[in-house]
Amino acid sequence: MVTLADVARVAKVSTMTVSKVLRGTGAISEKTKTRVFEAVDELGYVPNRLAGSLSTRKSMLVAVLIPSIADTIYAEIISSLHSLLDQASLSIFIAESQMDPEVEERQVQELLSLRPAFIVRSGGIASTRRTKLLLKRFEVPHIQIWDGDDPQGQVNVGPSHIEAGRIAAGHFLELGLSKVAYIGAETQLDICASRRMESFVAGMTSAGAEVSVITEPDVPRQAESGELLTRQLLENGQKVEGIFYLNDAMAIGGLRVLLNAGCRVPEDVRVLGFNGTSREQTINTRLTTISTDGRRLGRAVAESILDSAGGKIEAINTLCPLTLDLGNTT
Amino acid sequence: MVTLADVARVAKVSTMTVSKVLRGTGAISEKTKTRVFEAVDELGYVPNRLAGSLSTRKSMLVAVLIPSIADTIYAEIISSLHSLLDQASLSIFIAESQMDPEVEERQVQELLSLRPAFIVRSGGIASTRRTKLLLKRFEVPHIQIWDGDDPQGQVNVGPSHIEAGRIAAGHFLELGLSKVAYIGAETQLDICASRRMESFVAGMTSAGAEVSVITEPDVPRQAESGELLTRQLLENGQKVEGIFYLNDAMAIGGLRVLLNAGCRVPEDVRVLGFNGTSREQTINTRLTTISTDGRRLGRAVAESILDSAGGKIEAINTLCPLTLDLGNTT
DNA sequence: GATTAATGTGTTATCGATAACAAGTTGAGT
DNA sequence: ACTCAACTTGTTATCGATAACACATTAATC
Repeated sequence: MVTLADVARVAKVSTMTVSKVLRGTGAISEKTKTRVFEAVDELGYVPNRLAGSLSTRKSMLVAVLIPSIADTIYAEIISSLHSLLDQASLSIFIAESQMDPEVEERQVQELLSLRPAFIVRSGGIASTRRTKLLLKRFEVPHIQIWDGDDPQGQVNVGPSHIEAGRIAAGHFLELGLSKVAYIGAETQLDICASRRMESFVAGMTSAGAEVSVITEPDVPRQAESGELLTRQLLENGQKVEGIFYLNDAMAIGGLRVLLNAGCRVPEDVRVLGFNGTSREQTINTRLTTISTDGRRLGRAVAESILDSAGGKIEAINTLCPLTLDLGNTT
Repeated sequence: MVTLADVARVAKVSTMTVSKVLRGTGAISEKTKTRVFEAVDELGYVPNRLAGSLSTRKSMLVAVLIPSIADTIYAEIISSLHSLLDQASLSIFIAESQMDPEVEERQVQELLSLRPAFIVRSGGIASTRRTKLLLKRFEVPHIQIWDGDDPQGQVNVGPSHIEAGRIAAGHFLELGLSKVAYIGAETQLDICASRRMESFVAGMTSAGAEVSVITEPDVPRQAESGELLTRQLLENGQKVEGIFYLNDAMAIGGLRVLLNAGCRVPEDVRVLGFNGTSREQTINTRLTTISTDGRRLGRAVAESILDSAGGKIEAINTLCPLTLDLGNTT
């Protein structure tokens, strides 16, 4: 493995000089500069950032902890975040908490063991006491995303799920619906989803409407679960005029079941999703959904990081806008 | 920041003893073990893996370089990879090459500067000479994914795109089509896609069928592009009986245009996608597609890594199976 | 030409861990 | 009591870089 010392030897200077040349610090004559660069080129030297970070006591690493990378909305956020941080030579490493507080605790430890300069973490999960303690003790600038309602972190970027629920209820009420349903998944763990649900229920009931809440503890937030729970709803014989789903994937599963059962959408039942991740995937039936712009969220996070001069980061709460995308299911 | 030395002081032992206790190496009496663990707990100590890696000259990092994290198929692969590597305390950090050889070169340098234990890189891109040189010089076990036809890496895991094209052609020929189209995007950069295209064209023409190839240099591989290019095809006045798209997203865009234009699918035109990423998203019209199992691919990669005793990795070429998922568009 | 101020380059200690080996302690066997 | 082995624990050097400062060299000023 080629090291600074090797480059120094070839360029016939000290390691310190090479270090300065490569980082552009200090005053170095043009002559030695070119000599160093030639040596670097000849040897194919790539600096060891592990060693560098150890020495400077600051890393170029940004830790990202989210429930699941496979979830489109998070993939969008990370992609957007990466493309901006890349310009500042900040590397991203990721971990999945799978919405499990225990898993999250372990992941936080793993992440902290790499001494990241920033930690971007999805809120909306009931973190363990130890997790919170660790995050506090390490004093790593902590950016919480996705949970706009709970500005715990030093920086918080995300949509308000309470507002999302309100938008959903407002929309259904405007359409004059009085008997609706919410279909979700593991409520106790996903605080954001339950906030949407509660705010939706509150909005509807306070206007005199009736809401049945259908959630199954351990179903994944996928189309299949949407199918399952919607089928359950239909079998119960309950007639509802509108269904608000936990996310788009479940709404699409639900739509499939409703259409197959001969329900006309939106004439008989209105369907509303959440996240806006179905935009490009649906064909002739365009799902109505409450959407957040993942790329924009990622950009806001990146900007906070890039603006933070020297590690200290200013605490702000950036509420990401929510949009009601009218498709043809309501 | 708490260090090993702090723990050692509190536990009244040497740093070496603490190190041994935490890594479970060497013989340590139960009494000191508990003393050390208590100190660790009291101080909230988390080992510094940067320092550890520097010392042992081996890192617990796996670098992943893919075209785009937002692309569902890669998100699936990474998610699956992560969940398995996590058990071995291997951390994943990612970079996007955006299918650009220059960007890729820069990213490879960034990644190598963290001295990863493994580098997982998407093939099917025309890497620069320097990129190849760097990868060779560093002797990091290199796992190439996605490009099953070109086993360059030490380990290669992915589907054969030549076979995918053959499957597409075979399917259309079986249906008796004689005038079809391929709709894609930036061909010169995405070698895998062009392999699919070429093999598809070869298969069709050798059976006497006629194929028009529609690709625009700089369009993104999204639904909108599928719409655009399909509209172009229709405006040309060409009558085709089947269209094979670069991926599912583009196929779905295409479907939208075809249905709106009054074409009956599949009666007038058959539509075939690639990747299987539309599985859960489509509603009543289920796209026929040639699919690869991203999670399975990720698992294969993880197994290679975990099996590799002590860093050396055995060179194998794992061809991932392709499945023709019959929907109702053919 | 001597003094001062830039400018350019090198020395030494350190970051937080681990490798390799050294040394102290304990107990069994004789 | 003494030796040897097994078991525990500690010392020193090192990984690859950088910080902080020290020392040369050159140029500028009077």
